[in-house]
Amino acid sequence: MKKLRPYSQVIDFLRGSGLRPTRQRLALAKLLFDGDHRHVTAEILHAEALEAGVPVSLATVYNALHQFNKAGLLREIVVEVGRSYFDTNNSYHHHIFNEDSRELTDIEAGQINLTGLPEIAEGQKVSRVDVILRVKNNN
Amino acid sequence: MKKLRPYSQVIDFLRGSGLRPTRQRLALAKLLFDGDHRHVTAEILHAEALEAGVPVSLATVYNALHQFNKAGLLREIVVEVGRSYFDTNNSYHHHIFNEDSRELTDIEAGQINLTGLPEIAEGQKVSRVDVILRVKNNN
DNA sequence: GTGTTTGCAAAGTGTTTGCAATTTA
DNA sequence: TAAATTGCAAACACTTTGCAAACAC
Repeated sequence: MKKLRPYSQVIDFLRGSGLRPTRQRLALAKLLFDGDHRHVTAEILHAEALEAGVPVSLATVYNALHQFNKAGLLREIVVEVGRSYFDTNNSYHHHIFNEDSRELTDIEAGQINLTGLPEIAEGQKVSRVDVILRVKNNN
Repeated sequence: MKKLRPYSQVIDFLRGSGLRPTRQRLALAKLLFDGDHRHVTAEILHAEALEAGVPVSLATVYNALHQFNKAGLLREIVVEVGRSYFDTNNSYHHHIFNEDSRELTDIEAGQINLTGLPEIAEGQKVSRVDVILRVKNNN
């Protein structure tokens, strides 16, 4: 999902998810996926897009993020009320959340050993397992 | 935390947490802690209080829930944007969250084996570890 | 051309706040 | 009586929606 440099690749990347490569989606995809994994909020991404000279409305950023999420290109993470984080690392992994700085950090899945999860009820399927290590600063 | 029947016990219970036993807090504490563990939202608790004939404002319900949370009488759980759950089970345990019904269910801590959590950075302390098993209904 | 996507502004949701009136100790 | 608590209404932060205009194919 990294190194999407040439625009043609970003276009194919979006097309592969059934999304029309519009100017806005192209710019947002580049910001999100062209480089290291990131944890962004809609507001942050919106600000970055404007800064990069791509006029996008906040509503469109939300639309795009949800479309990317639905397409499996990223993951929505909820750790506090009233704020969604979008994680461009869509492989299985977990998080540290600093409740003071409100910062999210990845924990590699392989590092954690998690067993003994209960059987889920008939007619249900596991959508995801999240481990969130919540930390605070010592005063 | 259960079977608080006599009001005198609820009063002591609140006093023990440094909270004045006001009519509203007494009623809310009874609804929350007198019986089985519960997962409630502020709105649900508010509705229940009104139904029980105790006129409380929603703002006061929020105040009380946060005070109870701060006092360690319950735990706030965030699993989706824009909605807080308050869990009257304040012992260490985890959750199943049904993304369709938006229902929370407890997983006993002893049932899960979780090791390999990373060291946290200098100057930080663990506030909590949450495991959330997200499930969906099959269609 | 047809269907999709955008952007704006407005509405929505759950939560928090300010402050005067009330209640508790 | 002094300090804490309540309730209202207004403010808040973030997100979603409706719909006409713009765009992709």
